[in-house]
Amino acid sequence: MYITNATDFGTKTVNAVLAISSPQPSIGKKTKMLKCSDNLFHEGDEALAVYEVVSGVLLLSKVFENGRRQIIAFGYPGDIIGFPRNGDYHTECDALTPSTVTAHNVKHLEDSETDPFLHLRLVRAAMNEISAMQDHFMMLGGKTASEKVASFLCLMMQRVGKPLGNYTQFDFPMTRSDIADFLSVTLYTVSRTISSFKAKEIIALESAKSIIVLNPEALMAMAEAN
Amino acid sequence: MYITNATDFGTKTVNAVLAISSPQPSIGKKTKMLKCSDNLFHEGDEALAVYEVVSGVLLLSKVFENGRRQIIAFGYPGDIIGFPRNGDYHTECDALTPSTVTAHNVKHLEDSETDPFLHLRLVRAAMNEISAMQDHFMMLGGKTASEKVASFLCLMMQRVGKPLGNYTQFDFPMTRSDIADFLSVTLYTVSRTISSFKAKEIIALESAKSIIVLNPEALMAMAEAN
DNA sequence: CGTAGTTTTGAGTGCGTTCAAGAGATGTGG
DNA sequence: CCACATCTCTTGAACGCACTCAAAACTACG
Repeated sequence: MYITNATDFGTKTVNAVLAISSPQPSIGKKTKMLKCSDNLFHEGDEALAVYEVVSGVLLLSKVFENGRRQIIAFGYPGDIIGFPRNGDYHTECDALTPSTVTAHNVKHLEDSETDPFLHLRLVRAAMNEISAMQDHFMMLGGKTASEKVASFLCLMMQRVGKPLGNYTQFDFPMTRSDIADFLSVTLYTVSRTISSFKAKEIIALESAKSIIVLNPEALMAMAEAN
Repeated sequence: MYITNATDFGTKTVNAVLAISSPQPSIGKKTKMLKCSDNLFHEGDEALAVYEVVSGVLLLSKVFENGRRQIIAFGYPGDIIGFPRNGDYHTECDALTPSTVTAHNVKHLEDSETDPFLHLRLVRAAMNEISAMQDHFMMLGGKTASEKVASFLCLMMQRVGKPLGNYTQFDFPMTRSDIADFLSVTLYTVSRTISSFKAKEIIALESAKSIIVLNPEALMAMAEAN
């Protein structure tokens, strides 16, 4: 069961053998490895596969004619990405870090015969996707810049935060510009807001992309409406 | 195959018989009728059915603790609404006009055995929903108020516009406040922007909720990035 | 060590918000 | 059918937040 992907821009492709870290281990799954900033698919490409993120972080975006960019979502391990519309992908998808993804033939989205369990997983993933996007709306809509950035940091804290003494620490691969395009503010506003959180000792910065949350309650309060 | 809905606030329920206007005619489907401003389901309610809009217009929204409201989508005939998360609805759903909806048991979302064709339709509707929400992101993100309102009017024109001489005319049931909460601007800004379009003779108002598009090209140009 | 990219910070501007008031539409009861 | 109450829509004036432009500090990489 091999998938020939027409948009394989030199990304290395291997056959995974019972990867222990894979959320759904299976022999003979087609796995793709991407280097930093490699493209997985473009908007308008024929959708031959939906992808399950195994490792790394991917970025889903739409780009305007005038160059403006809206980031739709970040793909973390366990996420399913690349749901098609009328047989085509409707976003760009690029690797933010070196990443590994599993390709599932799109037929499993509609066909439950071949692999009922995979089909069910994909359908449930679609439901989760809808739900996650609705949450994203709450982050974009009717919020001040501070509330947006706080919401984003809360989200990251929940997803990838690790305990560090009494605090929570996490790294993230996206630039200020990526965060800005996700939240629909400018990168300047993101930078300023993070600086103000630091000044208020709500967070501390190990580096630009490594944060320690000193006061989670204050951060969640800043995020306000959830 | 009857569905008992725990959140039936006195809305009239009938058994539809081979409705010709129904996108997917079938005998014995459970149909619900809603009066203006009736609630179909609340956020957090157990999701027993997904609904197919047959007639009327519904409003899907999320409400913050502080009273702010984000409108997620408007449900027009043909739309499938009420996709669950973990078995619960994750938005409010209210009727903007007297409406009719068909209730499909949620089991059909995951189960393809009982009614493979319905299952397929629901899965495809979920894909469309994801796609539509991504378009909504484009409307919210990185746009000026004028671009947002123009985008909204373009969307309505495409969905429900009717030819009127050389122009296109359409009515819409939502208030300025609804449009505002959909686009994440204030109702004042919506009103001002519509007035400015009228002043530029891009549109004409038959009434507050009935618009004639005089210059579609200009309107689409205002909407800019698509 | 030099170059390119990212992040931070400052200063000034403008767009959308808030507050306020009036005009228009809709519905109800006398 | 009209008077009144309520809701929606429009418009004005002033404020403030986030944007734009600009420059400096920091980081990463060859």
